[in-house]
Amino acid sequence: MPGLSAQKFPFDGNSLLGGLPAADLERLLTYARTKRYRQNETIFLKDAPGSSMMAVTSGYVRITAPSPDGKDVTLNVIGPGEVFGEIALIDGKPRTADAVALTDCQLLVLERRDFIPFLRERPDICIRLLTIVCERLRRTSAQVEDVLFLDIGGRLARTLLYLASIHGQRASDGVRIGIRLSQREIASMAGSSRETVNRQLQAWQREGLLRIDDAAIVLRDEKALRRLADGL
Amino acid sequence: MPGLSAQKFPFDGNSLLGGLPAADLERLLTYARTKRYRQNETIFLKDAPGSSMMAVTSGYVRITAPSPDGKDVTLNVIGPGEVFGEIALIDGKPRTADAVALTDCQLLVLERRDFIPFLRERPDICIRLLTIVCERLRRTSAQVEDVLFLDIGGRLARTLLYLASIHGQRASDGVRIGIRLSQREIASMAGSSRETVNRQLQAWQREGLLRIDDAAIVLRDEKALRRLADGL
DNA sequence: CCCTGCATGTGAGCCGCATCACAGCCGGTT
DNA sequence: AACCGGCTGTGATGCGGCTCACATGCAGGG
Repeated sequence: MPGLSAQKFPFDGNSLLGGLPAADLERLLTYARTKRYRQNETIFLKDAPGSSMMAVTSGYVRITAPSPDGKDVTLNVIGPGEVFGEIALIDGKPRTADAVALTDCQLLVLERRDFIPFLRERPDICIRLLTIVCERLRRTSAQVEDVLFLDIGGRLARTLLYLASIHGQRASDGVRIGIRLSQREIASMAGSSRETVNRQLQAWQREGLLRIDDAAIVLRDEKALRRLADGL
Repeated sequence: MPGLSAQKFPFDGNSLLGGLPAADLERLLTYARTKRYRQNETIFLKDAPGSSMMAVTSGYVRITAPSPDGKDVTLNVIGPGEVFGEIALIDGKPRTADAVALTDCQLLVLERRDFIPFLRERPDICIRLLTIVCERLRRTSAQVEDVLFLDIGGRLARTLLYLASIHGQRASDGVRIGIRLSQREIASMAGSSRETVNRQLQAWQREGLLRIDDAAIVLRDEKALRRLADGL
């Protein structure tokens, strides 16, 4: 399979496929298809049957939950080196959320029928997959707590810190959030409304906690934000 | 190990340990300790280091998340045949929630150092554990959606239907919820306040959707509750 | 038996935040 | 140009549900 070599993918030691012996990785890639999506293109929808897992090789994917009345909440943003859709791959049931390309992106698609046999003979990979799913579970549990215990201020602070932790770039006066997100999208991540997010951001800007710089947010006082994220 | 035989435990085909060849189960039980807890006794606390997983052989366990200001939310109720604490067993990190005995109960405790080697040589068990963790993840994701999309009416309806689905007993005029829970505990499951839950239950009783019968709830109109649980 | 504690039932008030409703801006289209 | 759709920024309004406050009833303990 020309062009698919282990070195070309951004899979580091923490990811499912990273740190694998090159031979194994090559073998897995033999089964994988690559697929490209344009910004805002739908990758899959909740409740659809699905038996594949995706690994992001470039770009970003938004995982969202649709609400009965048309709005939706962003549960996660998946970047290069990470996988998503692993639940349906493992248990073969319908997808639990929508996946939409946040930017143009390229994915590696692994099918259940190829992957499960691979798992059967490679318990170490299986255990690694277990730890990845556990990590997800930790994050999702934390989200339940966030929504129940924090006001939107706290949730927004968490969202910003999370975004900074995965896409932070050092700036002159703080950490700049690397991906371009509209306030509507940020609100959808924090589980709030666009207007409320806007007001909160403005207030924090006035207080000097952050700076809104041409549609990118620069966190200037991470300490204070962290306090807010912990419920004061 | 006297007294520990496979037949004595209520592990059916869906649970981790159910459906195992008796020889495997016997071997696992060789490593396991059994432990008893009294009602309201703490089994473990969030953030504590923990490397064991528990399987419930009798009684019920409440999994709760503590809030910064002393309240807490009940994330799950674990009954006979089910396991909990598997996250820390798998990844070795601190516990993600508190576990408290809801009733007197008896647990089987499996240690990481015993279980991981077992997993390494038994990929089928490993895959089964994967599906269990996935099931948890599905439920937890659904909880995030519930909290974000549903009002307390909807959440309470869901809580009642969930309780009925795991502990329902047919009654003359509907399904009776089998475990005794105070309204405060129900509120903690629905992520609401005791007062609000009380008012909602009263209203539904007036409308004939359910009946409160000596501290047990009988669902009389599941269809209507299901509609409410789906956001009307 | 009274007292203390905990569960239930209900009213009143208050506040966070979603919603509605605009206004100004920018970038792309025709 | 004029136009449209998306984004941002802000005020006004309304309501769900949390909190407080208090009454009642039941169980256990001295």
